[in-house]
Amino acid sequence: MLIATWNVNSIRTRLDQVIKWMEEVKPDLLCLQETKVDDTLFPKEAIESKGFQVFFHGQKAYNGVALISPHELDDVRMGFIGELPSDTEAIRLGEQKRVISALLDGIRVVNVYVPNGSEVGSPKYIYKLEWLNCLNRYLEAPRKRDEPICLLGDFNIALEARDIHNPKRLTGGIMASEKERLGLKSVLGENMQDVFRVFENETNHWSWWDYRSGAWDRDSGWRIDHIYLCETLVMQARSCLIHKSIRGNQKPSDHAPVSVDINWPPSEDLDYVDGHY
DNA sequence: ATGCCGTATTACATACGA
Repeated sequence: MLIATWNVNSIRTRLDQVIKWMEEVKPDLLCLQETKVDDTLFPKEAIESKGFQVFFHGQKAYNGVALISPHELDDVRMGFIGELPSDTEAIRLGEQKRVISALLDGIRVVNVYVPNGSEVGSPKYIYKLEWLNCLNRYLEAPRKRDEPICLLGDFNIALEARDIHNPKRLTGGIMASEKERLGLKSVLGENMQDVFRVFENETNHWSWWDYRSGAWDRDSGWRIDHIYLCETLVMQARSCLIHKSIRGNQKPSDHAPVSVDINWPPSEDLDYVDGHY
């Protein structure tokens, strides 16, 4: 089972690259962020004509998330109020289209685009912390249903120094502040693990390179696109890859795709090594 | 090194991203 995440920074601009990547890599599910288009204008037919299912939850100009799969997806849920009681907070934080989830072969895949946060202490930063708190509440529902959870997307947070090209300069700032990190850790709890770190301990693995300042040419990036797996799934993980070469495309997104290969449904023939099969 | 990039918008300059 191959599940992937990719912040495409506009689905309409990146449509050909997305279809090409689906056909070459053949993921069972691709989760997109920053589709940047209202649902009425989403390029649904172009994707369906290639033999894929597509579900989207978007808005004009900003944000927007989508799911693309060659398989049937079950129980697709859009936004926070797909899972949360429709209280004032869930409605307010659901105005920006940043969450979509579905069941894929029994796995609850939750695709998120965490707010950017602008600047530490700014109103957008407060919003980011509130949003993470709401995500935490949101995840209680699939947990209560005992669904194995795969939480993935663009988190706009680097949890550790090794996830930043220049930790001395950037730690404490936006995407690397204590409150953001605590907010995300609280969402993850004891059970969810960053599957990339199951297989790779070194720094210099990035998923986002700023368009500005020649960040790609200097390989100055951040690892802010993550795949978190519950204990049941992480035990079956075979590999987790950052598809770095995609950032070198003509007219690239500023993010590269990240994928995880999971032995799912689990087979019995794997050796248990180092905390995973 | 808060930006010189890229995307979107009742666009031809501005907001936003991270």
